[in-house]
Amino acid sequence: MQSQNDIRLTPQRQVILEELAKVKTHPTAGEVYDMVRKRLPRIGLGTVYRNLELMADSGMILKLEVGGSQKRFDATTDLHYHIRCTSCGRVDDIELTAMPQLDQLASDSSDYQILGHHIEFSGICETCAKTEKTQITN
Amino acid sequence: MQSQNDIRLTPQRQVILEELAKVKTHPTAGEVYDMVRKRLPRIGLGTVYRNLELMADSGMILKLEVGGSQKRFDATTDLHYHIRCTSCGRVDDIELTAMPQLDQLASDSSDYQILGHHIEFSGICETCAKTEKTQITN
DNA sequence: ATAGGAATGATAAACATTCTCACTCATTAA
DNA sequence: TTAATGAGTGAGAATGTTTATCATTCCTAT
Repeated sequence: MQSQNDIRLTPQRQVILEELAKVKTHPTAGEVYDMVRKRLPRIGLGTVYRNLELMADSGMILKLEVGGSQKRFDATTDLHYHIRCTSCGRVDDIELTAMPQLDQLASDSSDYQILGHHIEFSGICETCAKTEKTQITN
Repeated sequence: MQSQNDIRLTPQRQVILEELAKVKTHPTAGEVYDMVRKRLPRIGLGTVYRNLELMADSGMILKLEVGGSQKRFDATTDLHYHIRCTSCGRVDDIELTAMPQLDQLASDSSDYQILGHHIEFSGICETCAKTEKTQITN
């Protein structure tokens, strides 16, 4: 985990960054790969994984370790919270005032050296709510 | 996701439940498998996965979809929060008053149908803190 | 221009999890 | 008690995601 933004901005990295910044969703590495491949058809999946990881370590982007089987990435790095649809897995931002003071509380009651926190809500997104109504009647 | 506790308590399920209740850690499916196998050497890994999932769905246990690559399981089902060591992946409970009212706030500001929330702190556990000191000097 | 290191793309490997399916076990109805 | 039925299991295959390997290519600084 490096803390300086000292990584070289290769064409691949630049495109990954640009594509990630374009969307307000929180794409998985595979989804980023698909987005990037439209501009760089010969890029390797490994390059996408490697660079997303690298950029997250250097603080340029945020790696969301949310529930579900895949990690997701976010171009917005300031403290904010998320909600995940338990049905389709999509992740959205949630409008909720950040509570950085939680870290202090945690620090007081734990032997861990606190690095941060994340609040993840779970629920059913609008799309799935509609779909599920149909499914239940099947 | 079924809400009734109507699953049959087979020997396998009973042992899984007992072993899970024994520990205060939050073992992964593989760790539960190792624990259970000492008492039921012929149990299959699939059976452990299947039943952990089933018991989580029926509300008997809690499935923790925390960061990291593996799901973890918890015999304590009431609302409480966790802290995960980013170095070794271990997960501990954290003493912090539950905030069920967050669900209402989230509900007000989101189109999702809220099911719940989880707060996950990240940090370095005591053990790793000591080890890292050594590692850094290497 | 050239050496040396960093980055890439292709592929293999690793890892966690889910699926499949034949077989076994429990339960119920005859 | 036995036969039928369905649920549960164990073994292994399959899947999906992520990481590792490695030869090649690209930068960068002499």
